[in-house]
Amino acid sequence: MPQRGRPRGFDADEALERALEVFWRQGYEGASVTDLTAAMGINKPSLYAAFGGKEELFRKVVARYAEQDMEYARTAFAQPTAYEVVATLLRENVLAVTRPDRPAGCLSIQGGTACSTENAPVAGFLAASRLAGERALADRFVRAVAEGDLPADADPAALARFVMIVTEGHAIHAAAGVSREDLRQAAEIALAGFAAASGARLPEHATNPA
Amino acid sequence: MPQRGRPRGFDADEALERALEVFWRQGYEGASVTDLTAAMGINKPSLYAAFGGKEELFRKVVARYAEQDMEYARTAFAQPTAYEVVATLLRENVLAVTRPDRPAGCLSIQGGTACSTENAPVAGFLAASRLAGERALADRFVRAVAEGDLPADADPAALARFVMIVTEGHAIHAAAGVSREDLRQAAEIALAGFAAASGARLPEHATNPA
DNA sequence: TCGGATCAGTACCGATCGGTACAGAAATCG
DNA sequence: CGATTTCTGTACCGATCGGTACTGATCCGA
Repeated sequence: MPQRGRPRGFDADEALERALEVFWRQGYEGASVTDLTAAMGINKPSLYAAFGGKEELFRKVVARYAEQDMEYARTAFAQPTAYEVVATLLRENVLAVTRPDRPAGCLSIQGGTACSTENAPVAGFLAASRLAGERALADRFVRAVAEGDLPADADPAALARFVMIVTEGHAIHAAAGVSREDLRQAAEIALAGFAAASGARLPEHATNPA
Repeated sequence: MPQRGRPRGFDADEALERALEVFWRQGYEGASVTDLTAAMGINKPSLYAAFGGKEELFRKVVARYAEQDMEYARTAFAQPTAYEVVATLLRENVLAVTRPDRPAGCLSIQGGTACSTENAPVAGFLAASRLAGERALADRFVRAVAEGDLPADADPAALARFVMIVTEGHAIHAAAGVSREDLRQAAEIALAGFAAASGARLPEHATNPA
């Protein structure tokens, strides 16, 4: 169905992708509208017309990131045991924060942790996004307890928090240039901690990395 | 010994302290010179005269933070065993990132992880500062291996990296408002992971938190 | 008491910020 | 083919950025 008026001269989906990478690499405050429009291949008025503005663009970008780049988390949640959920999550996280075709680290952290008072809503929004992921993981552990996969005295919230803490540290390290292999080793140590602390049932082939 | 010329009308040490908190709360890019001078109680030309400029001020502030707020790390390193080093480090880190009289989190992370290309040296400087701390911890573990406190096949660098990853995650969580008690639980899980992965000799009173 | 040294405060600098106005271009509809 | 709609590009907006010039204030030394 043809739409009236001049057609856009750019692919909004592709432009959003380029914007995502700028925010990921430079953070919300470090990315200027000039940086964004240069990467997106459009002019400022087009950014405003198509995406609403800098902050709205950022929120769209974070939604896209959650939907696409965090797909591995949903895959991990589907594993049959808590141990395998965490093993998959941590290992895939290490891959995700060190992709050669993506900025290093994690947008939901580098997007903004400390901001000016004007931009505090942006940092708050990212923190809420991370917390949502943590709650989803805690919920998965609640189910593991209900299924007898984790012992009754396991603390789903604390375990989920620990796993998220490790993924955040992965992102900080990756953004600082630490290699995938170095992070992989740390992930295995974290998995050992999860196993020890949670009383999780281990798969038969699980090994102690140390 | 009296100095010639008009005496400064402010305490440079106290002003540096105030600047430290602004950078810690808002990050290097989120903190404007106006924010800084307002908190320091001085005018712009005084900031330039006394501290050199925004970036020089930041570097001074980070040095001060490493010397004073990271004192607990040096205390932890002096513990007799690797296990106690890590136990002290993680527990004190939880206290440090949730102090009621300080911003939440850690300046060496919130100061800047992702920046504009102009400010990349600032993020690099912080990353180097964190890496220095990690190397110091790895060196302590090398000594633990040499003393027989850690087994010969323990990997000091990987273990140090894991511990630093956890402290970074602590800072991100704390900055997002997570409570000291919640972080304490996660720290104990991390400690369990360290114990499991490192083959460290445990103190007699060590307990499994789960 | 005056000169010299150093500091504080006000005004100002050029550059860039996030954002918008407006004219012209490119499309569809009747 | 003209009207309408939608988009692009250029120029521009007020505000704030990091930083400096300059004048007057406040000290010490001779």
